Amino acid sequence: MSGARSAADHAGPDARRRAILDAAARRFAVAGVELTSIDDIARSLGATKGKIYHHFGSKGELVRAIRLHSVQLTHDHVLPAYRGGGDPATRLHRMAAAHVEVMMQALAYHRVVVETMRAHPHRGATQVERSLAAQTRALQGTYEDLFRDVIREGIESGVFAGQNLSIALHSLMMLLNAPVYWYRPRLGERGTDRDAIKTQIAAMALGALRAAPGD
Amino acid sequence: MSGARSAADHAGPDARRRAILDAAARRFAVAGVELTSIDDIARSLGATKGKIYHHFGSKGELVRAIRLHSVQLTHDHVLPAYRGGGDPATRLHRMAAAHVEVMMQALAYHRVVVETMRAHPHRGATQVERSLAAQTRALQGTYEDLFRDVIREGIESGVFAGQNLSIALHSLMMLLNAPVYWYRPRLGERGTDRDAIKTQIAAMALGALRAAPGD
Amino acid sequence: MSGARSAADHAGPDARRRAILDAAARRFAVAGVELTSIDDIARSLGATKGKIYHHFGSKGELVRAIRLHSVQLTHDHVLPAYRGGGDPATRLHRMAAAHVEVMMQALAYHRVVVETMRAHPHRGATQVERSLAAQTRALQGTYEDLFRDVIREGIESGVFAGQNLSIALHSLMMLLNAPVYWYRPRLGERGTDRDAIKTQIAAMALGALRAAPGD
Amino acid sequence: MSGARSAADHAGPDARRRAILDAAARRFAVAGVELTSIDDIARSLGATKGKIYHHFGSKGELVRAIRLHSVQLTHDHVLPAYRGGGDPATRLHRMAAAHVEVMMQALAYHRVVVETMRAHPHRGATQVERSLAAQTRALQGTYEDLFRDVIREGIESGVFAGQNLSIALHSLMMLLNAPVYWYRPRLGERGTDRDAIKTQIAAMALGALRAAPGD
DNA sequence: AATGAATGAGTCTTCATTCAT
DNA sequence: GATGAATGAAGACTCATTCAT
Repeated sequence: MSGARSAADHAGPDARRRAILDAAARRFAVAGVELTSIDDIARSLGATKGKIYHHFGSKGELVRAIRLHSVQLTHDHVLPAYRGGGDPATRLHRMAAAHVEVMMQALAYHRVVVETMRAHPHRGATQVERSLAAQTRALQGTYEDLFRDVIREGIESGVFAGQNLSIALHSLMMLLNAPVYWYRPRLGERGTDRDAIKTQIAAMALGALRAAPGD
Repeated sequence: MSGARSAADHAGPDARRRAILDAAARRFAVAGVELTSIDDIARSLGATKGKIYHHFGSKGELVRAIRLHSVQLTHDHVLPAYRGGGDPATRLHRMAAAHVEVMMQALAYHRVVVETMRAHPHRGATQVERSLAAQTRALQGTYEDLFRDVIREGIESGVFAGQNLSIALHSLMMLLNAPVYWYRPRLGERGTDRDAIKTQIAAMALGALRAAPGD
Repeated sequence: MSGARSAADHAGPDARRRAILDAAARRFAVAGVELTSIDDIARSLGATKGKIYHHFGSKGELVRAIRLHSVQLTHDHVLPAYRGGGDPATRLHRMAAAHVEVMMQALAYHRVVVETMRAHPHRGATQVERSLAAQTRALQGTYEDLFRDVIREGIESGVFAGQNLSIALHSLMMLLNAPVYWYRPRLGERGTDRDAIKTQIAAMALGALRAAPGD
Repeated sequence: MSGARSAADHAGPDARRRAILDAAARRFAVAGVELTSIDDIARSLGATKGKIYHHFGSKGELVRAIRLHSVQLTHDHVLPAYRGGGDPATRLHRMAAAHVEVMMQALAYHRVVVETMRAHPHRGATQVERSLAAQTRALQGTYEDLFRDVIREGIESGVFAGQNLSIALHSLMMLLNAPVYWYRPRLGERGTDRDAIKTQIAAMALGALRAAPGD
């Protein structure tokens, strides 16, 4: 195992960083961030922790890089649906489906995100860590604004029920994130199962927004 | 500091256990389970570690007792709405509102639950810990069955859209749990804000179940 | 203190392990296993806990490694006398002398053995600990069989008195181990004192086996 | 179990002290002194530790009281054989047999003695503990002198081989203590087994002393 | 670029002991 | 006499991090 070199080792520093990030996300997702040691990650890479510290300054940096990557993936995957035309309901349906889809695609990364949603001591974070966190926060804001926009537009046009925008947004995001908590890909499956999941959840999302509080 | 005795100290061992559990839940909710040391909890009680270990065998036992308490609270609070009459939509609306309500009431306890949703190594758990976990699992199952029942009934009677029951249940629970992640009581507020939140989320829940996947 | 490196540090990992084992045996022998903390051992090495834990997984592993080493030393030192020819009395005399000799040579290791003769909870032992214990048990069995063989042969040939073999073996081992309890090398001495001790005890061992119970 | 009161509770403080001492010796013998907590002992008495601390000032006092009791028992049991007439060989045989006998009778107490043979930090001992230790040391000295006397007499009269008295005494005591390490009473047995053991070991003791070092 | 060794701060946990009742 | 509660010191162990090679 040690001595063997994976494809990533021949593909430059970026690919190496990415391989480390993948391994870390996987371990974090399985065992939890706190219970995963740098040694665990190194072992799952067939290497020692020196390798990891060569590319990432700290465990916190690893976590924050995973978070940023998760948000980037999600944003990039959903943006086309936002930009595509159509009425608010149609756009939101497409965005929701895309969100659910990417949740299932990069499950490990998103698991880390939901696990580390709280608990971010700014104190003690390095410069790099703060920078990553700031980028993540900014992009996360941008991302949520996509949904906020469409919801607002839908409310204004009467497609969605009049309601508190903040509560609606929070609830929607949680509904769309739900698969991160329970979805576990089966060995045989790939396409159909995921399609059914994303279709149903997108429909539920639409239904949730259409309902009036005083219903 | 020592020598001072709080009200709980005069009310028997159960009240003392409960006071410890409350303090632990509060600290865990604020800083995260892993980042909270037993000493932190003791300090917030104006006592020392020993007091806690006198009543709970381990940190894991504390966490599991909090989880069980959370599920019990929730179950007890929602059961009347399940038992009350009405068509499936009405009952589910009441159940959802009750669930959201109890989330906000015992916020700290539920925060611990969602944080520790994963990562429960059966290995290394003590007998007491396993017993608490088993009770929690059982009651959690019973609780979810309440919702499952009503959803199924609603689907059969045509009030809810035909859909995958499991996905619907998972999504619904996540939607109802959402406030645990973002709700933070403001000092002035109490009644109206919470009412608005639970009403809106309950409405969204209903809307989500009414929507057909092929919509 | 840090920065200084002893000879062992230049001689590879085995020598380093051995240096730690020596230090541990010495501390254990002086103060007792339970009263010796890992920090004590580290301090006597001019290092910190971490060094020890880098090479040994736990305190129990340290103890068991010392036990195994002790038995190996003893077995290796006595085996030639067993294999050498002669009548049972002669062989047993040589074996006894060799045993007493090695007791005094590696006093610290053997002290640990006699102290930890009992009290080995299998429960809670790590895999490595169990493996070390199993090896020790096996080698200890092999070792005692050397004596058992010679005693039996001696009884059969009439050189030794007819007696219960098990009691005889137990008693003999205890007699030969006795110096571990009371022997304490004096600074000036080396050769003659030890010779006298081993000669006298070997003679007593022979005498003990020759005596008939009904004498 | 709790609430029940044993016979000892009705028989005055001495009997109560003795019951505690018995329980402590038993627990210490089974699990080792360090691994036995005061709570363990209390539990085996069907009481709580308050009871123990009512009668003994500390755990160390408990251990030292057990040691003293062990030596007293042994001394009292062997003294008649010392005082009884006969040639040195006869007396020593009787003394040895008596010693082995009492070892098996009060096994738990003697186990504690051999376990705590070392490791007696004078520092930190209370007044009572030091007093108990001093009495034990004195009585132990007196006791060993009984054997020393007889051995010397035997050597002078030519019954025993000329040899180093100190080595002989040490070795003899160890030989006679051996059953403490390995003897474990079987449920059915009592008389015959023990008789065989004490007879054989006494014979071996005699044989050991008769043998000349230059043999 | 990567490794093995070492550090040291931080945590859980145990348990002898004290004390109010 | 005895109990339950609480204390606090001590110790094993983990693990992120640093560093020489």
